[in-house]
Amino acid sequence: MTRMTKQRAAVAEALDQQDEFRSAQQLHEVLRARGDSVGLATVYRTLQTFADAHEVDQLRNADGEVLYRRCERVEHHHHLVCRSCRRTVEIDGPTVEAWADKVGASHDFTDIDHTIELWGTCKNCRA
Amino acid sequence: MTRMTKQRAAVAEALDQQDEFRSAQQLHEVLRARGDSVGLATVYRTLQTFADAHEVDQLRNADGEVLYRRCERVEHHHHLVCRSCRRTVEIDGPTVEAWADKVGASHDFTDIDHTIELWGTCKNCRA
DNA sequence: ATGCGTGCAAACGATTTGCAGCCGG
DNA sequence: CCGGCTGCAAATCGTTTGCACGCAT
Repeated sequence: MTRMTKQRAAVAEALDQQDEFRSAQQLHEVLRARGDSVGLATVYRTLQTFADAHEVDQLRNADGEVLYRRCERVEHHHHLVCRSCRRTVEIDGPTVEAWADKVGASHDFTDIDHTIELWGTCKNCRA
Repeated sequence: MTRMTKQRAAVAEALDQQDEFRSAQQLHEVLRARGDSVGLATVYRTLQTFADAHEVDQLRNADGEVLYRRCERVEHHHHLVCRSCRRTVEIDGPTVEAWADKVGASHDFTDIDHTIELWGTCKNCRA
């Protein structure tokens, strides 16, 4: 029931070309620059669709903007992102996962979900 | 240089009466209900001021809204929040802290900061 | 006195949505 | 053919900001 349209293919491709997390607006700009003019609303809708299908990871930066990125690993993981250039390292944290679940259970909370992201300044962006 | 005004006192008091994380708009409503009519903009400005002074904790819910809460512990900690009623448990995670720093360092990232919040459904909110 | 703090309304900026037309299956 | 997909513009909505006035120090 999910149709493959020219726009979706373009968004997927633009996404693949990015190494860092990008906002919907940035991707829209990338598409425009490439000549694939896709409506901004469509970019938003498409990214949301991809996210729902777990095809892209999403997170919010300090300003509250939602950023998207197609990650290498499909399994659950976290990110270490450079505050400045957004260079990203995929991190897995089985230890943290276990900790989160244990904490949740010990307080009688169920359906535990966690938001764990690390922000820092990468080597290149250091003065 | 920080002046104590009627409005700030009111916001601080309203904040103290809350057990759960609240948005600026919710606090504004609480103030109005109490009779302390404070401008919404002032509520926003005041909360930001408090947050900058580390007098209140802030986090974003899944919708991206910023929520505020005056926590018990002053030291760095995290939260386990009920998705439904926002009941909150303060959590400290020295283990997680160490993990975060180690991960950051191992990838040559400095000034590591982390976003670690747990969301779940508390006992009362379970069907 | 002085200038930080406040209220109000306008401005913002990211994201969403209504609707008419398009096109993929 | 037909309903999902798209574009565009208008609408949302949380939050910020400009400005003139008031009050805490």
